[in-house]
Amino acid sequence: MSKQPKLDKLFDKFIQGQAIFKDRNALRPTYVPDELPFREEQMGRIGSILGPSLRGAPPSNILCYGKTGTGKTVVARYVLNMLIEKAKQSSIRAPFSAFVNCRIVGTNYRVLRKLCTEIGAKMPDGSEVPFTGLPTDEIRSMLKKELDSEPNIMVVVLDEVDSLVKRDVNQGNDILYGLTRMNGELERSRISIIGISNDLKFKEMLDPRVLSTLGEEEVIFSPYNAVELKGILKQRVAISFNPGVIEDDGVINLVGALAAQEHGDARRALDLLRTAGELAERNGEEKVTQEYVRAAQKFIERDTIIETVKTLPMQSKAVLFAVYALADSGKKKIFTGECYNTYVEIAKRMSLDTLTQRRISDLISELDMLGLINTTVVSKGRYGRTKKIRLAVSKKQIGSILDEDTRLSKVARDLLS
DNA sequence: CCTCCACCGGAACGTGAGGAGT
DNA sequence: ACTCCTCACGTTCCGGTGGAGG
Repeated sequence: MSKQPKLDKLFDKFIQGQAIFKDRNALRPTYVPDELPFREEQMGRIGSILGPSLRGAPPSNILCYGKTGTGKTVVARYVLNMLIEKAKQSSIRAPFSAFVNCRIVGTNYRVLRKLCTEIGAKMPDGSEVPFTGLPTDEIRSMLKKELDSEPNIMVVVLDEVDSLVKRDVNQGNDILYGLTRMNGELERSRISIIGISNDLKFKEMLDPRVLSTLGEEEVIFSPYNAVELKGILKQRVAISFNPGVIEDDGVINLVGALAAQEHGDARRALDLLRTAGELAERNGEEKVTQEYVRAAQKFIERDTIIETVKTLPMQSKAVLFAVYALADSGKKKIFTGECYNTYVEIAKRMSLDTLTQRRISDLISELDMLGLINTTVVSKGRYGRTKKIRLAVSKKQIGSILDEDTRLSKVARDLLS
């Protein structure tokens, strides 16, 4: 048994408890810490807007803007939690609150249903609101009735509202319009909305009627800079890791620097830190070193590549495979024409429909946008104008991923030999 | 300087699947 | 059960174009 000292040691660690992590949940995106550094301004703004609800006055609607990982969601959660707690402490009637992620809860009905369950609205016969089956109007009036049974204030946080409008401009606007208009139909109660958007151009897509009510107040979340990221990381490290696991500032600085490159995305930084910790843990280490941070970055990168390739439609996979096959055969410069010919060959062997070159041209552009390949339009003079294509990720990676697809790997064996 | 290749990329249209409304 | 819409995915058609070679 002593032949495996490393494994032995590793299991010991588990017996003793967590070697690396004290509380790894503190690094997850849903975690709301006790303090939110560098967002005092935004918290203050939102707090002062929501404040009147403690006196029973309806707060204005708010729109929060900012890129991913700038703390919009946490701040909203945090302020709302505080507000409700404060109300309870002072034995004031606490406002209702609902937190809706619009990317997941994407239809009018589902949003309304979520609000109903949040305030405990029931069907006339006392049963829960069903997942489906009711006319949207009915669930809407149920919500109104329940809400209006007493003078209530309800704060609705619509996280990632932009996805609502992006998915369906009309329907998205309808949902928002329906919610904002509801105030006019309520006798005693009021709804106020906090919209959270990653997309700064979101406003342009909104119906002006919706925008005028929804965007009464705006709060901007700027990206964290490297110094701020470092502060956040320090705070979370203290909660999530055991003392001494991350001893020097080098690790934190590196994580901060890497994340700052990604437009100051704090979520990314915490993710990186957690992955680094997990990798170290798996290796039975006691400390997280900079090497683990680098490894974690590669790991995450690889992970997202695998994910995107896996979820690609078959036709796109075939195109990507064509590029890969050409690159693998030692070609330095790949042009659309060759790529298309190879694609046709692959599609035939896989008994896929063979799409036109026009369509493939679009698929190539899509792969470019996903970052799997790079393309540039070049002119070869006499020999026409075309796109020069090359793989944006290592051949090895793509190869091993595509091999996992049984349909492709068969073709690959024939074609590449 | 002009030509003309080999493709780019916009526009309009066809089709089938899936939802909403009635 | 029915129609009507919308959407994603493709196709057809076509005007546009940077620059090597004449």
